[in-house]
Amino acid sequence: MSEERSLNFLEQIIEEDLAKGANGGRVHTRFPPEPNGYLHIGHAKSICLNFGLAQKYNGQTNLRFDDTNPVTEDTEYVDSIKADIKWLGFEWANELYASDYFEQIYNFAVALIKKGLAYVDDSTAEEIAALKGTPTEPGKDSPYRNRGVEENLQLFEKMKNGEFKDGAKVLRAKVDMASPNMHMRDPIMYRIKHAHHHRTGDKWCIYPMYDFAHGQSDSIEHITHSICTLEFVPHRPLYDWFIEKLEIFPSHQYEFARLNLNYTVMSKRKLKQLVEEGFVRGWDDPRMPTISALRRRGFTPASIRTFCDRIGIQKRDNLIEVSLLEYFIREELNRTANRVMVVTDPVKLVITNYPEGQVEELQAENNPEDESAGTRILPFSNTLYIERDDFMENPPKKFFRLGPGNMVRLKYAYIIKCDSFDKDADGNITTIYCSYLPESRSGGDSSGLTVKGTIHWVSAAHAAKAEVRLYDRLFKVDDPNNEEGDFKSYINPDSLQVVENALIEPALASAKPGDRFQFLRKGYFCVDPDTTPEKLVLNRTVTLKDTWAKEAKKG
RNA sequence: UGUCCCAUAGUAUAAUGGUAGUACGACAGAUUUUGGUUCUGUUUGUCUAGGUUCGAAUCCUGGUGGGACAACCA
Repeated sequence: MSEERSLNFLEQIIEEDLAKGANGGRVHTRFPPEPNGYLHIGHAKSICLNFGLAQKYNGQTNLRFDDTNPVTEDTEYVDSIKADIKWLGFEWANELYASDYFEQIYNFAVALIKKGLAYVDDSTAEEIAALKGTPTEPGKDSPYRNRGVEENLQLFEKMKNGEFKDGAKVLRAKVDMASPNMHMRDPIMYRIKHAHHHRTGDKWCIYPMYDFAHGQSDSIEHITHSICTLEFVPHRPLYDWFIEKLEIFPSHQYEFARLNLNYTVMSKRKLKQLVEEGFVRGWDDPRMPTISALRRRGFTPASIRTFCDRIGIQKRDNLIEVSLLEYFIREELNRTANRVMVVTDPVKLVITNYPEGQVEELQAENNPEDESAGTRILPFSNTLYIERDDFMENPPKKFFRLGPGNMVRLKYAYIIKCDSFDKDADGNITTIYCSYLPESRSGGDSSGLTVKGTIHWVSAAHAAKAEVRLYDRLFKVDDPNNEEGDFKSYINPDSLQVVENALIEPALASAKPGDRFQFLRKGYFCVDPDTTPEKLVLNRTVTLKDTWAKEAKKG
């Protein structure tokens, strides 16, 4: 904890401000989501940043919904966003909405009209676009640009009163149609939308644009450090222009690079397509990068916070490897998750010299990393199931598991030796016959033998069943955003593999949704909310590191 | 043929004019009743050309490369 960490560029700015005595030593940030979709891990980076900065400097963070577009927004999203932020472990100082300020923002608009800095434009969207110019050519003034103040005031009032149809008129700032910055070419401040708003209902039929609401909302809340992502850099001059002309509290905007993770997509638009076109089962499908999906998959708030902390804050574009996220969840779950034995692809194993019908109750430690986790009872008998790939008929030299004549230890139990096996007509192994060494029992081994491999197992008569959902990366390629053509053509068709009837040891059968386990030698798993009293469902959060899989791949 | 932002190992991130370091990954080894964990070691980097300076990843200039900006979206 006392680890020496250098400051990121935002912390440096804040510390300079604090040293100067700016804002009376106050630090106030905000997290400003639009309630039109679910939060994803990119938002988590922003949440950890905004709330983390305030915590570090004894400040506060507002949660402010940027709800200026009634046609795309909904309270469903408001609720999920709040739940996700709380789950991540943060508390906001105030729950606010840009729509709380509609009256005040309207008055700001009137003030600008009176100063001759805003005008009502009757042009169509197409006409405005045509005069806008391009990044390399200046725009041209609208024919309505020089309307008188009185006329503008009256027209704007009529817009507000619902006297015009959607799209008939807009209110624009009078800045500079020749500016090299497109955002300064008389940006639209207000548009007409006869639409029901999730909070203000039908009170308004004109709504401010993001550019005329966001900065002013920050200013109204006296936000000291308004932190957003890089794509808003060119908006900053406009943000500052409005604050200057309105003579209101000067919030300052600072921009950082958004998070990109490999093997996934992060834009709300693309995630929405995956949901709506059925490529995943919903916003919280554990293959999605949304917060709700990561939660369902079994990631912990701490692992996500640590990840966000360690990826750093910078202004350069980045594509972070998921293996880093996986490292942090493994690191936590290795310390905290109880071990259990589960066989997902079973093959029968009979111990021929173990008495038929005899059952031994073995002691198994729950977590070798945490003695306080205690032990549990594990039933052992002469008929077991082991993992199909723990046996090879013709094993290569480095294979430490079971094969004809080979010995392995059954975890927590005995050393066994493979004597023979049966195959069906297709050549699949159906039963493996072994003999055990009675003196090799775990905890009291006097056999003097050491074996290279230890495998997991379940007792056939005692095993229960569960559905196990194995997840892999959603995309086949590193960076689906930078591939030719439709990003959806790079979806990994094997990203979900459902094992309907995995065999689980009895102790796992009573697990409850949200419980996390390590399946010995397999990975970390979390009980899914689809679980019913009749059916246990588990999601694989992440595999264990598997050096054998790597070795096997080498051939 | 505009404006703005950015450039350090495979990835990410430090070094704030003075020894280029850390994490993840990869590779090799030790330990191990999880081919897990843990431990040890190895590998790989300042985009480029000039300039300033005793000294440049850092400051300046030019180039190169990447990104953003032309929704009545945010």
